[in-house]
Amino acid sequence: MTHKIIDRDFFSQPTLTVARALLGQRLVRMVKGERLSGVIVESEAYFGPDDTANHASKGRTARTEVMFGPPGRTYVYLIYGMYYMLNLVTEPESFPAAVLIRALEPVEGLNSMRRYRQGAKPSVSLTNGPGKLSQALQIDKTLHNWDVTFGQRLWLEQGQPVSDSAITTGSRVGISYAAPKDQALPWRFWISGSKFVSR
DNA sequence: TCATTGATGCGCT
DNA sequence: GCGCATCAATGAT
Repeated sequence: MTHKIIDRDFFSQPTLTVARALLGQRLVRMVKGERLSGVIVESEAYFGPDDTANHASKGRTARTEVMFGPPGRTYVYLIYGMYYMLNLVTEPESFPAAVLIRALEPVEGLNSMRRYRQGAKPSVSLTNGPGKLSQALQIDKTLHNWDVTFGQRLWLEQGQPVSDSAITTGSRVGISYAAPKDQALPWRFWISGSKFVSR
């Protein structure tokens, strides 16, 4: 059974729409000929130059350049010297926005994920956080600015739609540096009751 | 609660 | 250029 690869039109929708719509979709990573995949269960939106939680709010730099580019590309960066964060760029060119993938329900390649996530035993802890899922799926700087609509190395496939009534919203995590009004925005989304969301 | 870890960006020479 | 504070997190304690 084949799944449709999610195309650029999907990422061209408004950022908050994309952040919601990503829940239930499958993130697929090909490593050494093996499919590693999981269903997205948690996301966060980072929207525009006025969102002080958005890295791009401080202006256009080498690091944030990709967010000013076309939708459907990855923004991957290193945080705390050891963890990679995977974001998917949204909105038309020159408007900086992206959605952070925060957690997956692992589906394919769990044994390999366990190997890449040295020390993680229960499968619930393989991908229940943005740093963890990057480790499990071997996502690093080499996948920065990658077009996920090609269907190679890293892409998304259509999964089961998740209705709005099955989605919970909340404030975003780890943005204490942002303005209070931005910290309070309900721009974090997760599938209600999923065991695989971050803690 | 705390140590880890290195790229990034800012403020200065 | 150079030094320094900061960080879309995690795991151990």
